[in-house]
Amino acid sequence: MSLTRKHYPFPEFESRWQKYWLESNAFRAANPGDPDFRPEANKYFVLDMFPYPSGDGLHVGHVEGYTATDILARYHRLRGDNVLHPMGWDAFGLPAEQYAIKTGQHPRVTTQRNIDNFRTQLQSLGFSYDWSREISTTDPGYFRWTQWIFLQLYGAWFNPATCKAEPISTYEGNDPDSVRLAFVSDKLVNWCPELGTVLANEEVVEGKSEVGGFPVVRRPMRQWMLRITAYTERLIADLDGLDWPESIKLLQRNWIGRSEGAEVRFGLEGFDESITVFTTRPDTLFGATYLVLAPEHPLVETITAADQTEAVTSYKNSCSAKSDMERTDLAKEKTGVPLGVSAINPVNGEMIPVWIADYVLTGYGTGAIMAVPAHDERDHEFAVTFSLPIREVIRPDEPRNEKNQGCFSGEGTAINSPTIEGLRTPEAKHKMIAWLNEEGFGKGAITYKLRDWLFSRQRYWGEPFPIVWENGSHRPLAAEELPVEPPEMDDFKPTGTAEPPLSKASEWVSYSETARRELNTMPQWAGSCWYYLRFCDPKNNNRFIGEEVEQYWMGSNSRPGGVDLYVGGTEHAVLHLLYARFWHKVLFDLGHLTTPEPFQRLVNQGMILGDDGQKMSKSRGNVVNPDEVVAEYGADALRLYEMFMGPLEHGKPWSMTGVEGVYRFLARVWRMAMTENQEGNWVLSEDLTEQELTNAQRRVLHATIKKVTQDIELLSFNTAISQMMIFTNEFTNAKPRPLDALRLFLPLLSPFAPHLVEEIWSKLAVKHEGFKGLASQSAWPAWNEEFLVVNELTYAVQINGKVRGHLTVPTSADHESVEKAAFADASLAPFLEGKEVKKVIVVPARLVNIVVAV
RNA sequence: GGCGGUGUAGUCCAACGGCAGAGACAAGCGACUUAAAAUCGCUCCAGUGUGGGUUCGAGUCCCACCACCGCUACCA
Repeated sequence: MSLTRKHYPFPEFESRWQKYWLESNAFRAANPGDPDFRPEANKYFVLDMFPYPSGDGLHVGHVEGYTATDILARYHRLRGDNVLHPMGWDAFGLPAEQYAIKTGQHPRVTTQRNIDNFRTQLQSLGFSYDWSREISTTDPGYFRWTQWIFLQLYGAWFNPATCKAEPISTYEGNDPDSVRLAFVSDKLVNWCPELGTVLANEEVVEGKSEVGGFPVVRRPMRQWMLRITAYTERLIADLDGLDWPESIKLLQRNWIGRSEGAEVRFGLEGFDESITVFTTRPDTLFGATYLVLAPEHPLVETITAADQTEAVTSYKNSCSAKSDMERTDLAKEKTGVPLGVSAINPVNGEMIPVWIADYVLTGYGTGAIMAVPAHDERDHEFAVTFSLPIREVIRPDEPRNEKNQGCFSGEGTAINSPTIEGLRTPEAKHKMIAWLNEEGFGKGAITYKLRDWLFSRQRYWGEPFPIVWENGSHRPLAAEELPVEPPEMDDFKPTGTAEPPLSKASEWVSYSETARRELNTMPQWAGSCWYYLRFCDPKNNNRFIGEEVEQYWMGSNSRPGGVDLYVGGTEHAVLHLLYARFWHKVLFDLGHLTTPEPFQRLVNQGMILGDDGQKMSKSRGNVVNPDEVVAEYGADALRLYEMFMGPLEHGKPWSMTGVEGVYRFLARVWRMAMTENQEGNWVLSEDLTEQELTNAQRRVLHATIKKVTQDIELLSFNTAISQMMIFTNEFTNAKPRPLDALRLFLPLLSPFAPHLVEEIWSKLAVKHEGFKGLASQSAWPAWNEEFLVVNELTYAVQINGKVRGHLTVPTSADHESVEKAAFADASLAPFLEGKEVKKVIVVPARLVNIVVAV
């Protein structure tokens, strides 16, 4: 639609108010110790997932989440709370560096430009951030503390006795480097040749890099790791106390992937060594007909029979040459090679063959399994491929049918298993584990899918490690030496080898005559692991966060989480949220924080789709640019539309005509207060007067206050807006219009459409009482239940669940009189004639249901 | 394949287990206007993806299936 004339003059006032709010520090949050700090006020910390400032600029998806939190922030301010609502930039990372390499510009330059663009865009939407707290992860004053936190991890270990992190000084063993929470490992890592860097498991999607989609291969490299696996139990257990969507909790639990089972030791014929396998089904031990090792299993070298060496070596080579992607592609067909050696099943002394196969993963469990082809689908497939024996040891509860034919992996009753014959699966497991313990062949065990966090990258645009190497060993820099800034470099391209680009800055590399700096940098996740803490105290040069400030903003009477509300997309459900929880717990254990969890309440906004119902993408050409919507309809209309589209958590398609709808609503609100004079100027409406509201008006007004208040708390913005539309429909045509209605209504609308309300508020203030100061600093109104009461209620009268009539009774009528009135209703007589009444149900204020015999 | 979410008028979406409709979009009619736009008013439209079950009563709870979306993928 092209607008010859705007329905209300938003271009004239939106940017004016944005400027005014900014210059008057209208949304500044006071810290304890500040002169204007109000100790009696409740704190409310409402946080957005800060954006990666990409060159594409702000997306309508950002606007959705940011509007939701802005509504909450503004609402809580009107309720008198001390609201912390900050914004910053997650600005280190691969895309900036790749763009820099492509264009030949330094990433600092492009990053700064993108940040400036994002800030302008956010400010043009009227978000009430406290901009004095703006932070960027690339700022040395910020990453100094990211490095400091790394030193905390480096200087700590997880004490299994206390089940928490402690300073490494409390460790009494002789190899502290083997227990640090930040440690060096030479294990297999995900190496992406195209990006020239290693990646965390979480950054590898279907065998390809999450960024760019390039193939990833596994190779051994010396890397920094963080011991997140020490926290698996607490990361699972502490989810219980959080107000997070169950689906996100489940995602995290599944990602951590706790499995209870047993480790079982199989002896090897002709060797002193034995093979330990992990199984979740020790009750199927009698059904194990072969063992499988991961191709990379260290025992393979030792135990392979001479006549199999060639086949085994060639199989191993073919596996390591395959990228993860190829391994996944070939998943349909099982491959493997026998080692020519037999293992001894401890339960019955049976000799079973040992194989290697790439369907067994080296990083999970013990890297070895006992195969029970009758009761595991993968083992079954493998056994069929290689004609290995299949022996049933579980009888399903239901007879065999199409569904559980071939391979039954459920629970049932143990058969063909002398020591546990006839036992149900849970008891059978239990008894088998007890037996393994007694005989020394194994024990109960728990494993997790979660691996330690690969924490180093071969990139330029990231935080350098505060570590130097001397005589082949690492040592930390002193806290006073931070920040370690990356060197100025013109050529920061990947070297094409495993050598990081920082190796090219030879001066920077040499720390002293004998010491070299660590050349890797931290992954992008590092900066976002703790930014919510820095927002509390962004300029503190002595600590990553001041103690008193931390206790105030992150403290929470008896709840585990500090941040009151955290809103962002589901894409961070496992990675960012798990990493941040981990760091938080370490800092908590070390006494730096007061709560064990960072985020008390989490809400994931749904994805906004294009108007074709598809995901927005440049190639589909269905991307909506927020700047264009703001230009045409204004910031308030964009904000309101995104909140009106549907429930915050749901995905929903964009509709430009829908924007027009809310835009027209805002114009109606404008015209409640303003009218156009003959010269075509907007002036205050003469219809506004000081007068009592009618009962009906008062009822609508208070119903609106109630509904909007409750819906904001529930984040049900779409229904809150619909109630405000009802209010507007009621009052637009009222002549004269009572000013009291606007006094109470405008604050309700102000979190949603702050510019419009601020403008009307200031216009009204010129002539009328009760519109002092800024609308965004006024007070949230309260509703009065008394005004909601009506004199009469209409009941639906049902006979056997079918509506047969209606009944109007005084509100004060009790059950009995309602029931009586229903039977007195002549129009129901035909339905009741000669029938026996069996039951009468009266639902207060709703209906009467008369149940009669048929 | 596994897990999670969602299916309600032409469309987006509302409905503590209680009369399927709050709001909006689109469509149509009317008022205003020389006319149009804008504005205002009115009207139209579904029995809730399918099949069972629980209940006095089911869009809502339970079971099975179907469709779409998201996440995940040999984790023993």
